[in-house]
Amino acid sequence: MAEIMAQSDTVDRILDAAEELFAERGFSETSLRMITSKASVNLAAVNYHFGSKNALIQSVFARFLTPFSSTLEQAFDALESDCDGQPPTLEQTLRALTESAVRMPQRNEHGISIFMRLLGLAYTQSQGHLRKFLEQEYSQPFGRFMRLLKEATPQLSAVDRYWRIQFMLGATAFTMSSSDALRDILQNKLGVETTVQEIAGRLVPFLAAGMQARDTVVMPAAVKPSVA
Amino acid sequence: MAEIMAQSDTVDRILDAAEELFAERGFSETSLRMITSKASVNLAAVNYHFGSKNALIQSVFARFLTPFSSTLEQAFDALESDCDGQPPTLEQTLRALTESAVRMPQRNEHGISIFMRLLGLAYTQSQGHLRKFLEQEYSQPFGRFMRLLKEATPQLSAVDRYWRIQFMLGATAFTMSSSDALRDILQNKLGVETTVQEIAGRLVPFLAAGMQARDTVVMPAAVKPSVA
DNA sequence: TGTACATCAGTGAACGCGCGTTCACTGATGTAC
DNA sequence: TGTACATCAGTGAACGCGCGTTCACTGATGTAC
Repeated sequence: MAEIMAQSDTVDRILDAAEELFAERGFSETSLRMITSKASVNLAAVNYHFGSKNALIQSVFARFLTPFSSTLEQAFDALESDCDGQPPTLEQTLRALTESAVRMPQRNEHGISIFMRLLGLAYTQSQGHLRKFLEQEYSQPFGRFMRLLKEATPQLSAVDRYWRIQFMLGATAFTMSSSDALRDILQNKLGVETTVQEIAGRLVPFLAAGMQARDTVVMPAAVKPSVA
Repeated sequence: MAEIMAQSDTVDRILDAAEELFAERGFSETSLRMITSKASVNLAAVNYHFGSKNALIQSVFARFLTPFSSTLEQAFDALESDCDGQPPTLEQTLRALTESAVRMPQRNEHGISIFMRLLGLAYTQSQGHLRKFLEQEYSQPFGRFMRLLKEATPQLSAVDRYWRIQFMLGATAFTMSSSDALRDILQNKLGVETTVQEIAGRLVPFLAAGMQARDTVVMPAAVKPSVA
């Protein structure tokens, strides 16, 4: 299997170029010809080393998700042993997640932005093969994160928690998937520099407050309420 | 100009099919051949009536955004005259927005889902022409909404408000853009039926709480803090 | 009222293009005997 | 040590395909005189 053998320079160059272009433009809007010419590599090399474009997409994710998920597991281990017995708070859990992301060894200065943007795209673009791949490969840290969220919000009903987790995911994935553009706008309009770390720092209190909002679901007036 | 003349049946059939397919699969993943065959219409009819695929995408948005933005303006008018003088609260503003969306006359039962999902995609897929079009055509209600948000959160700094608005947008666009899928999952896992109205009802308190969270930005430990 | 012409919605077939993928091939390196 | 063969990374060119778009055309309807 070419993709698990000792890395040739070509393989890494392809992964670097693909990662950057996917983050910039999305998956189906990025062609193999763009990738291979950015990587200064023969067009056929992608199929030679990865087998297909879809497999390349998965490899791009695997390259940063595999180390990330083990970093994350360690952070969760540390968190749970610190709290010995009682469950970590919501803020602690969220912060373990964002700090694991931020602390990851980065290939370059844009590492985290690209990482975040790819995660956002993965959720947002309808790449069936990718969703399946991620669910198969990274179900363990994901499930553990969900369990911690559940223990940190015992006051919520299962349905409330489900929706609010979606809201959190949405705010995170969306913000991160366009964080470069948003940072640029902010710099132009308000003359403020922003780091990904700061964005994460702003996001956590927003999410924690939303997650723990007092529930005041009121049906809109014009709609007949469905019996819960 | 074909696109503003009395509607032929063909034009509506194309718009209906395009709307549904775009919502299902995204813009670049939907071909004109899919649209025209779903609409039972000749392939060349799209370019005949709309001029190009991009113009069709914009027309799909215009068809629901134009009535929506006038509904929304009316809702804001009513809100501001109710509050005479003092600014509406954050919850009131958000609810005016969601209720305007929910109350829109719908072409069919999935109307709102499609509407929401398209809005999510518009933000999420990198369609430069679409962003420009929306900014040009609907800058007024958007700007008014932003002004109301600002007046409802005078305690926030401009930078905080900016980011939290992004978080709100993200949670909303993301959730709505996949709301059908999320509803299905919820029904299968917990056996619960959900309407778009209920999702909106759950989203508003989450957003309001997040928007008004006490600010506790703390830099992650491993990173040198940038002087604000 | 009848004829000539203009307008317009809609059509069928083709266009050129960029796409992901394939394939026969090269040339360097390693291995067996 | 020398020769024959196998393995492998990488290449250049082509493949078939689906794409958005174009174009000459049809046929129905409206308008002028």
